[in-house]
Amino acid sequence: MTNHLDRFFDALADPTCRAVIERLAQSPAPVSELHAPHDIALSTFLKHLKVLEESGLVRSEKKGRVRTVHIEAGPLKTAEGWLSQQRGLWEARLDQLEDLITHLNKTKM
Amino acid sequence: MTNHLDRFFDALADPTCRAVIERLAQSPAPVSELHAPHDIALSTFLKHLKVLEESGLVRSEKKGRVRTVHIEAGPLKTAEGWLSQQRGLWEARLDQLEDLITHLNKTKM
DNA sequence: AAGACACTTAGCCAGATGGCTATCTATTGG
DNA sequence: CCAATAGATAGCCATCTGGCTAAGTGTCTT
Repeated sequence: MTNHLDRFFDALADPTCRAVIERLAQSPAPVSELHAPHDIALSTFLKHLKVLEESGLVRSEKKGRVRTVHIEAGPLKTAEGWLSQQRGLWEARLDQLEDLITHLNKTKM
Repeated sequence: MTNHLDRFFDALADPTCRAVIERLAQSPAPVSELHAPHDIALSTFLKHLKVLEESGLVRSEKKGRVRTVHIEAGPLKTAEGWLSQQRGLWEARLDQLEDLITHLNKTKM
């Protein structure tokens, strides 16, 4: 089982891909519009899009000669969930430590 | 400006690094203990650790011959925040669409 | 003082990644 | 039906990545 998180985070690590996600968070858009603000060849841009789509963060349909791309909220939630969980564990532990120290101080007095 | 998110997500994209984070969410640990469960050379493992540390997701101090590594909650929160924001925008938009459709249906009847 | 331990550094290699140009296919507007 | 548009595909590079072995440094433990 190749973890999905691998591909999610891998896609998100690329600034171009993140910019696409940010744009798509506003509304779906055709490939050419997504490409416009990026100063790279279309073919290069398509590779990024492919990575995004294969990661599942994004989906697209072609109608006529236009391919329209839209965000997929589920995977974003998955990635967010993982982060939240790790941070939660760590912060809970810090709180425990703090409590322990407070307790020790009280006892000492 | 090289975005910090680049390095956060890049680190998190590697399963080895994610496993380290998961371990460190429980408690800080020395390098050798972090390395133990991974079936790769120590030198290779150290490269991953370096990526993690340069990303800021993790910090470490050396005392005697042991280097102890611990998680840094702030960056995790940053990454989580970015994801949450994008997802929020997208979901808000879906809700608006839904409302619009509901409204149109009502009007039609 | 010697050996074990816990890293650390250097250097090699194969494959993945991100960029390019050039060429191709399929739709659509006039 | 022709030209322009929108995207797809192929192939070439340079660099980055993740793996290895081998050898080095500094710190215990006995």
